[in-house]
Amino acid sequence: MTGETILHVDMDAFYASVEARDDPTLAGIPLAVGGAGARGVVMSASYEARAYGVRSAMPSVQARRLCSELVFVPPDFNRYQAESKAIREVFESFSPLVEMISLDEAFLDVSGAGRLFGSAEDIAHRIRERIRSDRRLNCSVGVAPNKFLAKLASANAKPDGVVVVRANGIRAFIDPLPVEDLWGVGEQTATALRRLGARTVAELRALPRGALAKALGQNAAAHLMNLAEGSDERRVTPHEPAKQVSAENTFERDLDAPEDINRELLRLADRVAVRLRKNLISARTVTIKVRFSTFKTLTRSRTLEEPTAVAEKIAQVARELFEGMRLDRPRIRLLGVAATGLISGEGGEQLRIDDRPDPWRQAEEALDRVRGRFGSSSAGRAALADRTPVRRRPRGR
DNA sequence: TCTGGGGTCCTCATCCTT
DNA sequence: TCTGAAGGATGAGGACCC
Repeated sequence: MTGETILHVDMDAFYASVEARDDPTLAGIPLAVGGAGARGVVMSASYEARAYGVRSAMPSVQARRLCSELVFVPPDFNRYQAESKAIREVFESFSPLVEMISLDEAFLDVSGAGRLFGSAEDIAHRIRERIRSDRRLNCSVGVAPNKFLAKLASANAKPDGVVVVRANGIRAFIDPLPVEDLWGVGEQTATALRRLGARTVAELRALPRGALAKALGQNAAAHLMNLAEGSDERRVTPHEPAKQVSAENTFERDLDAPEDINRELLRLADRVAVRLRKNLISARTVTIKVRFSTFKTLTRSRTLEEPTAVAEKIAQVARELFEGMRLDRPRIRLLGVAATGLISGEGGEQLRIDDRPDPWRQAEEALDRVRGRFGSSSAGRAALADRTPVRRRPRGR
């Protein structure tokens, strides 16, 4: 098969569709998945909700203003992850070259699948049929000669369709699109481009390269020019290992008490460490993120001598980083903990110099086993027991 | 107007090593 | 021994994506 052999499959309103499928009382109504509280945002909206102007990433307060009967459901990422895995298996039955780029999107290279399944366009239709019959969900598929064009094509195929961009129709397809449709162009870059007089892809391509490089930097300018010409050399690469594991939480009410802050840092470190151990990796660098009530956000990080997957150790570094910021009566809206510099294997603190196992590690692994057997809420750290709970974003409707 | 959570990638500054 | 350039590692911040 030659030419248009890259597929981009995008699930339609993924989280909302999974919720509506699994609970028929939610089907056919304006539905939003996300936090319903004062600081929540919409993560996914059903097409019935979108008819009112509700969009993902929109503050929940605003969404409710647009649609008073909007029903909110809290997200359940474990279920979405399981669904994503099932969908990936459908993709992999058509091609081994599947690159999941999020829970609900994937690129497929079907250049070797023609003999078995027909043209790329045929495969796109077959995938949609399989997803609908096996998973009872809808998706849209873009078919094109490269990833960038396939992604644009799937966006044009929404909802529930297939769009093919042929090699001889690339310019006609991309020229009228707004620059915001290009991969990597967000609000800031779009504003810079508008200042240069480019609102569409065709106008962007006509810009002098020097002016573009001056406004955006050499690399970004070269990247955008490539896309504006419809070219994209990136290959479909299955199974890229994660480079970061992070957890963060926005509080319903700003934090200021040191004991609350320390407890939340431990809670976040615990979430990160559980995932590190589950994936048999450890981290060399710990980063904290602090967002104040003003929305100003700071990060601080430190690289450790030994990689770790122990919550207690990550939390200790997080606390030290926080104390090092020397904040005077901070009002904290969000705290985050991230682990980077990931290496496979759980080395580091597993054995100490004197060869005695780390007691914290042993305790946390014991917790992992209990949680694995009886559920994630079956056991926890005493320090996180809800004596004086920090009010977190409500998980209910 | 009000801005979640989990990520990737890039730039720039600084420090250290060669 | 001192100095400067080059380059890698690290840290911080920001833009962007879904």
